[in-house]
Amino acid sequence: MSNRANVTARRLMDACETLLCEADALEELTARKIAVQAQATPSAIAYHFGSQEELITAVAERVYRRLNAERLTLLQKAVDRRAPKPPELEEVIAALVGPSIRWATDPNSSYPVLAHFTSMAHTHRDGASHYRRIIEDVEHHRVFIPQLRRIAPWLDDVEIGWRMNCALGIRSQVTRSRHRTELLTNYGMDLDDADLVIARMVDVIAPMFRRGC
Amino acid sequence: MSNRANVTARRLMDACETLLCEADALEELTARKIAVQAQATPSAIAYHFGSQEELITAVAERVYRRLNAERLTLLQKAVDRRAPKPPELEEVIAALVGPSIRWATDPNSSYPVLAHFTSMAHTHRDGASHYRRIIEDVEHHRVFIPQLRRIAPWLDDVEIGWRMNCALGIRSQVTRSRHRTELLTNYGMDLDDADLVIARMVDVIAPMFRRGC
DNA sequence: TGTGGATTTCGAACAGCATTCGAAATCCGT
DNA sequence: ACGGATTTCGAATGCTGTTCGAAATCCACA
Repeated sequence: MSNRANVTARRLMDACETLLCEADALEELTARKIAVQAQATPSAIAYHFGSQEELITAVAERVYRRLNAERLTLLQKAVDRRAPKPPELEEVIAALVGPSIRWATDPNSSYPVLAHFTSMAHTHRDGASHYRRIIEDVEHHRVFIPQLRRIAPWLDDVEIGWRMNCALGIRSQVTRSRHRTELLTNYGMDLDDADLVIARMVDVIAPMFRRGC
Repeated sequence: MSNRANVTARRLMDACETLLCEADALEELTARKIAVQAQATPSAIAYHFGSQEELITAVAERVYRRLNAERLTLLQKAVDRRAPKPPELEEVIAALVGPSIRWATDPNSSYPVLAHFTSMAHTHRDGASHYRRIIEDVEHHRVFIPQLRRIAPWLDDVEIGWRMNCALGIRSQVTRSRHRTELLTNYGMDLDDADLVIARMVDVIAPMFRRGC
């Protein structure tokens, strides 16, 4: 693999990411449009990635890694701040949901890539299920479990995991069903105010990990 | 519109529903397959529904109505049981999430239709957004709000709506991200046991509507 | 600096898709 | 039994992602 290959592959990924961010729906993204934007031909996609699907997967993985890193950094900060005591529950939850909320409200972020990617995984069937591995990537979420156990030692791993799963559900509801959220709250919350939304989410999620609820 | 038209249109809808339930991914569903299954031609879809998209939308709406009816029946029962006192919080929540959970675990239900439909709404762009109206259908969820307000009168409509939105997020997480749920709980919960899952969800959601949490 | 093999790019061709449209067939009130 | 409206059909259209062999480019080595 020479130098030229790398630059084309990256150009294709950049073009794909840009178009994914601009697109309202996945069907707007065609191999030919990606190729034009990247100053290449559709064949280049097949050559470098095997298929358009795998190109999108690669792009999503790249974006996903950035988001994960942000989450883990926040978690680490929360842990360090109180070490050796357990971290603040509120901070851990904010680390879990904050980056997604912030990305989703930031018009310049690449969050649409992830939104489109998850929907692609549901429409396109892939036996090997490349993306299942990414969408349902639970590995990097696991690091939250031991910290939450320190905070709520009376809950076992299953209980912690179940509550985290619920928290993730709330997270994706707010990020992916924005309009529904607006309607249900009667437009009474400013969903563009990320900090406010995060605080509200913490209000709801934190009690799950407190005693006596 | 004669009699023949009705039977063909319904045959197309039935075929579409059947195939949607059997399909693992939306891309497996083609206009030709629907036509064959319904003993018709692809043109019939365009004639009766305008497009394949609108056919799927019609089918989804039909299924969605059945699910909604089930929800509302359960809510009514919960209300009647305690009338004129406010209904039991647990029963209201079970009415909100129960039917979806039960459908999602029942292999003979038409739940896959709804799963595929929501993903279609994200991939296909439609200016008029026929399906937004269905997916984000919040109207029939609104009837839960006054009941929840009776149970938690110290919460205003915005607070109630926000918590309901969170509950819906948990609901769709469990129904749509089954594998992720399995992984996070370390396979420690029997997700095929609908009643158990519903009870666990009530455990998590109910405190949102209780004082002092 | 020139050459040969590997790497990368390209463009034409292919199969599949949803949809369109005019003609044929069918229905149904008269 | 007729005739207008409704419904069905089949071929054609333009789009899609992908394939493939040939052309072009690169790069190590002489």
